[in-house]
Amino acid sequence: MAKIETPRPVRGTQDMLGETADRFTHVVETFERVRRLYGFRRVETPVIEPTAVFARSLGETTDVVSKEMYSFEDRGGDSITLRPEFTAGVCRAFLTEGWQQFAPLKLATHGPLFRYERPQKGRYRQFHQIDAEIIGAGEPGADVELLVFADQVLRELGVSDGVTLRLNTLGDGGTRIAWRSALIEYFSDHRADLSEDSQERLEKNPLRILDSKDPRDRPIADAAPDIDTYITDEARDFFGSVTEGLNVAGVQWVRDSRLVRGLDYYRHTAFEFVTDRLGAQGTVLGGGRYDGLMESLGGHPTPAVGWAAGIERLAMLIDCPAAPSVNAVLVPLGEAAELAAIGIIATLRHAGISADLAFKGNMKKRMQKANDLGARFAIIIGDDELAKGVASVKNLSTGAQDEVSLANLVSAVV
RNA sequence: GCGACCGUAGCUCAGUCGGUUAGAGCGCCGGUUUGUGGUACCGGAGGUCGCGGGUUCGGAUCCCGUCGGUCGCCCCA
Repeated sequence: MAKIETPRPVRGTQDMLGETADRFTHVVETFERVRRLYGFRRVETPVIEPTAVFARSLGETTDVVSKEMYSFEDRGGDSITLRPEFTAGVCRAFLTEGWQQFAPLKLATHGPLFRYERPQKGRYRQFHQIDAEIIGAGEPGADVELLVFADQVLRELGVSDGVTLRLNTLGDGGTRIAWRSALIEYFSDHRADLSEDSQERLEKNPLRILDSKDPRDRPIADAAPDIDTYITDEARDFFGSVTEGLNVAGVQWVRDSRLVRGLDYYRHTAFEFVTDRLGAQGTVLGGGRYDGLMESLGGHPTPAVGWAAGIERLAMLIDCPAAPSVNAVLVPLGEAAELAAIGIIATLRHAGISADLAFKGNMKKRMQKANDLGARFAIIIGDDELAKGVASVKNLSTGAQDEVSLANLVSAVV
């Protein structure tokens, strides 16, 4: 008989167990806790969307749309795409579910996203993000609220020390157009001195030359026209209000006038929380204002701001969370005790006490199991204990052991 | 799409100027101790050396190809 080959996991996906999974969970639980503090409502949207949701909103020419989407035709012939980001899907839901009636809306979500890319450190084909959006609020206070929230999430995760908030404004629509054409003109004059990559960027995405890593581009990019020259008074005031709010809230930030975001829909505030501890993937959390996005999905003009952060990247930065443990592990000895243990463990769990059962091997094995599970107490039940209606409760950190009547068991192992 | 490095036990890795039967630590199973974990000691199981071809008396080791992984470029969380 031919040997059956075990199928391999899909490239760029991960299976998590133990510390990796604990880290991941800790990030999600911290996010969930903090978003409640800020009154962000949990929202769930589909992992799959019509391809048009992303093709229209992200900008047809961005790499994400042109070559990184997981798209397929379903049995009905419709083009479906696994979401490569949250924002577009959340906006689609805002429009199709009539959530305008709840605006302004503070929303939070998290889950898997998919991008067809070469995997490397902190980059996966299936990756996960936490995400926050404020939809229907055009005031700079919304940007502040969102950024203070982001700052507290990072703070509570204990990663804020090595992480810097870099902040910029892309101005309003008019600003962006004027600045963009000034940049194109400037870079075209220096075309011959630019790297090959940046000469290509000049055609497709000139703003991206600003944050090029190529040393040949740096002097040219650093001397490029500044957005501040083209920014309208309104946009400047808007940015001023945002930074003022951050200062009052005690959020540290630095201006980075070279920071641009990859996706076309950003206006006004753009920001990234950046670290140098993740190799080539420095951005830990990024986002900005996307006032034009709703219209590109056929909705009324609706101002909105949002951010997203890679859970895997955060999980790599945080200190190792404490290993999970249980209050008590039952160690039954003999058939009668094993049956009785089923009832006892049910009572403990109903009382809110985490408990597990060591059901295999001799007593040594079972005690070992209790130890491996990180139990605070081992509850030993043999024929002697059963006859007396008690259990031997051993404190596994001190080694002390006492007989406790079954009726008092719950309070003995809290 | 491009480039570099790496594939040896369940895991982390040693072994490679080509040469008996491929090793260690951890983990797993059993024992010292048939009602007592964490530390210790003894024993055991577990390997197509990623796969295919080539050179050679002889390949885990050298060469070519291929698949997989990692990191970087592009792009991006």
